[in-house]
Amino acid sequence: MNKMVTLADVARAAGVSAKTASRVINGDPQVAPATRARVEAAVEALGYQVNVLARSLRRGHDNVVGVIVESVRDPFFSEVIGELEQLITPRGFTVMVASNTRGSGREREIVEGFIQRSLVGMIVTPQDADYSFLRSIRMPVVFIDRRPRNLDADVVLADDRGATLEGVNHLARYGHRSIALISDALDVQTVRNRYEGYLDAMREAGLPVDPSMVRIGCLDADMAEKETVDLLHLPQPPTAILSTRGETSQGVVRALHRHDATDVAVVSVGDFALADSVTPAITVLDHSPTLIGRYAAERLFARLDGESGHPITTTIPVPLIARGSGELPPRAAVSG
Amino acid sequence: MNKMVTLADVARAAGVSAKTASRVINGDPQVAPATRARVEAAVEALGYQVNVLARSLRRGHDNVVGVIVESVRDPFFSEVIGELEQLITPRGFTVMVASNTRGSGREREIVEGFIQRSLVGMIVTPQDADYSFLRSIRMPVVFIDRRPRNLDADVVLADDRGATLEGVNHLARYGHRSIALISDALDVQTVRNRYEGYLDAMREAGLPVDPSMVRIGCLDADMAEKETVDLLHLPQPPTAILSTRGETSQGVVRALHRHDATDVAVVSVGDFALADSVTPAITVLDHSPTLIGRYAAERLFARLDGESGHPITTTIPVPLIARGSGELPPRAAVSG
DNA sequence: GCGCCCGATGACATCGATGTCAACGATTGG
DNA sequence: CCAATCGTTGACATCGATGTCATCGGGCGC
Repeated sequence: MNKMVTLADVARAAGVSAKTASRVINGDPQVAPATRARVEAAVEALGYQVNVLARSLRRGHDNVVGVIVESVRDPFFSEVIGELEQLITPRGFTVMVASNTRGSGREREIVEGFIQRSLVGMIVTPQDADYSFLRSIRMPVVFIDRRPRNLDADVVLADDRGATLEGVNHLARYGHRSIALISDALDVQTVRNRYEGYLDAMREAGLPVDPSMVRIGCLDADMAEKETVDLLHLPQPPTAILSTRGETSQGVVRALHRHDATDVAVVSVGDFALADSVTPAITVLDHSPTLIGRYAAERLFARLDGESGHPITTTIPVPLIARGSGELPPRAAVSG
Repeated sequence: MNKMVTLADVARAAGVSAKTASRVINGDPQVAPATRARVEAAVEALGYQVNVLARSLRRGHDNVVGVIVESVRDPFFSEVIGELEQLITPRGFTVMVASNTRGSGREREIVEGFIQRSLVGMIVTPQDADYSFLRSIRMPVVFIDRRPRNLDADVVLADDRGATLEGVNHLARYGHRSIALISDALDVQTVRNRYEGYLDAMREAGLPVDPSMVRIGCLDADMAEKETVDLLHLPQPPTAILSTRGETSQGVVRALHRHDATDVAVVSVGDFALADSVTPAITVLDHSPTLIGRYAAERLFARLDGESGHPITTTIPVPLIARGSGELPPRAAVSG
């Protein structure tokens, strides 16, 4: 019954042209006070609401920022989104989200879907897709967490290799020689870098890399839990575990608690809820989602404000926060 | 340089009218195979991308579902969003999110902003705003977690009062008489209901409600932690704590661990990460975000598919999951 | 052989807001 | 007293895709 009220309706009610009504809506100062008041009264009376679609079509762009993450459910990414939203909203933009689930194969489809919406900009967590199709795009796009394949663009990254490197060093410093790795699947670049950091650090520390100690492919907490249990059942279990993601670390912690093996040292790349409340509290390499969001927004705004130079890579620090679990002595030392 | 390629460009390149090109894009069967092929070739050659804004303007609605939650960062809500996205995307809709931060006063503004975008539907976590302005809206709106003020609409709720009621009963069954409440602020209806459940259950169990045991207004984990510490320092500390939200429960747990008071029984309304891994594991009343998301999507789809009856309230169950912390005997019994 | 119907296609209007440009009355400077 | 200027305002075209309706050629039934 209440058909959409258009600007033309408002104009008619106020006895002016649509253009003038438009001026009032947009706060154009070039309108006589009396006219303005009449239009405003009409807007109020009719309950007029702008049609953003029409406006955006005319303007050529929609005041929306697209955010593509691996999974909205992952607390890491939901924190990124939260930070982005907090910074983006005050600029008058809305956030559109999409999860690019691992291996869905819909990566390009999702990105193109966003492009078709004439967004003002995008923040993307790339997976393995070929991004060369974005070569000549005009819309600013900032990549986070990983580099896009075949595209030179703004990226905000953590020092992944350095993180695991420091993790191993830290554990080695406390006497550990048998350090297991619980890792995500290697098809993600970030994961590969962390894996390399682990290998390099082990080599540099002169520690042997036992293949049975390296558990690749733990996609979630449950899989990490299973692998950890498996590690504990080895004839020679590891004395320390380095987990490369907050989510997998939760699985590791759960396994250790259920099997009374909390004397195994743990270092997690990525903080997570209650990491500081379990016993012992978990030592983490703080791969901060907040910082990633903040810097990504900064890059995006710079481009929106007209910055035009070469693509920039922002690398965020990954400080180690010692809480106890990473400073445990090796088990053998305890029993010996 | 690469100006936007329009349907007219494609049509020109294929030697047909814009309308025919449009038909091909939309899979209209009324197109001769040869013509279709020519148009598809032109689309490919020019790298044409539909302009969704124009399409949506013409169609009168945009294939986007708006989701408004209290905070994207809250794992509870990010799980809701994740579930919604998973169900909504296969229908060809995209998700637009907004956080309606407590007390921001921007509630109506956010909702109206979404309305102006001609969305196909909305899922809203209402706060205290007066929602009567949505009386005559045509777009389907489903409210979650709380009822909107002054509006009769589809709502998906948990049995909040029943949850805390059961929580208190559970603790009382294990012998607790001094049960503290760590609660969010009472300006949220959900919270009020949980508060009432606590009061009613205490009364029914014949337990006195000591005002110093009731801590209202814990907005986040930190505040809950502080209040918990304060409770522990009372001359007569509680032997059990009922926390009304996953997030506040994390603060409670942290406080108990830091103050070696893990013999205080805990029941949390709302599950949270690692609740099952701390020692003792936390007994929860599983206020499931996944279910809320699922039922909300179901409601929305029903309305989109033309269902037109009276507003429906869906109440989801809040089962108790005993994990240990809620089954501890009262401290006094231990020491006495 | 004539008229009807159907598949295929296009011309044109339309969705609602806004950019462009011109018009108009009033004021001001010379 | 005329022209230049300024503040207001509106007519019209436009953004890009699509709904409506008409057209056109040909196959088919009688």
